[in-house]
Amino acid sequence: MSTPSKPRRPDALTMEVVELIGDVVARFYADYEEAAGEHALTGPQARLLSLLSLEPLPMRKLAQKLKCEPSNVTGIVDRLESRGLVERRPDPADRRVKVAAATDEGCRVARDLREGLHFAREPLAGLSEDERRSLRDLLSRMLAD
Amino acid sequence: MSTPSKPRRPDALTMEVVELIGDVVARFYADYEEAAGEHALTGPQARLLSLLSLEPLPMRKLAQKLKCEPSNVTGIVDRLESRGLVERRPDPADRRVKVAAATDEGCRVARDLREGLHFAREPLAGLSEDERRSLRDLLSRMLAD
DNA sequence: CCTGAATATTTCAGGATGTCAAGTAACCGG
DNA sequence: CCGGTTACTTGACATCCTGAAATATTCAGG
Repeated sequence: MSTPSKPRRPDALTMEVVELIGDVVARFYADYEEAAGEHALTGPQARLLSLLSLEPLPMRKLAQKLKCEPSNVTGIVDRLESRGLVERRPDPADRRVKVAAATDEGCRVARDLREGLHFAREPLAGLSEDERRSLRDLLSRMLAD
Repeated sequence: MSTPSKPRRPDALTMEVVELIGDVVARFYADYEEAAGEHALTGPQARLLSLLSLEPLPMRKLAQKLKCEPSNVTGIVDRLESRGLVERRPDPADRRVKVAAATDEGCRVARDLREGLHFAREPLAGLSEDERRSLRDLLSRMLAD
């Protein structure tokens, strides 16, 4: 069989692409940390705040989205709350639940943060519209499993 | 001034691609952490070990590649060394320098780790060779600036 | 209604990562 | 030999993260 379903040893081209994706990931992460740092935020704080800038979420949901333990979320929200970027609200439907929500200030910082993300936006400008469409389709198919 | 140098609002397509790249980054990172965890390694430990599996490096160079302070590298190498995956060697040319090198065991673990990286390899298998080549070229151009 | 299991959050202990400042050892140019 | 620089380590401290235990609340059954 010329095309095995599970190639143990991937071909050179695949390895090259994996390598490139690794580089993109490193660049993206570094850029994200830097953008966060400009607002005196850590990476995890910035990620949590970005989530909350879309919609308020209970602590449990936050932990699921961030793929970490709920006890960890407590601390991160604590620090953001002490800076007035996030607040805890009671859930009227379930008094066990605390809903974390970004304050106005938090939303503003989250927006600045998004706009401060230069990587992926700048180099993308060097691609034609057709190429960007093509890249979008390829990435979409990679993520759709 | 009210008009910053680049208030450019990127188009919808570009934002979509940025979003997708963010998803890819999240998936890649999660996969990497998981693969590292299977060898009882943390992410930073796995990254450092991977670097050393290519070639031995002095502590200073490691800090540069990992984009962190040298004092931080000390601790990570300490933990890897205490597990026999890495060793410190003196540099005959400069006695201030300590060269960190992966042991045989360390190289073996690094190889296992590379092969345990399922993401980016599996979904890539769903792309044709032409598509993978196209993806490679697009990513290359993104990184080349 | 009461009781016990399950759920949401927090707290605590402990390890890992990261920064920064200070200390030690070694190099190097005069 | 001396003074400045470089490489690494150490120590103090903040953050992130997990896992176990504590608290409060919900919910299902009897």
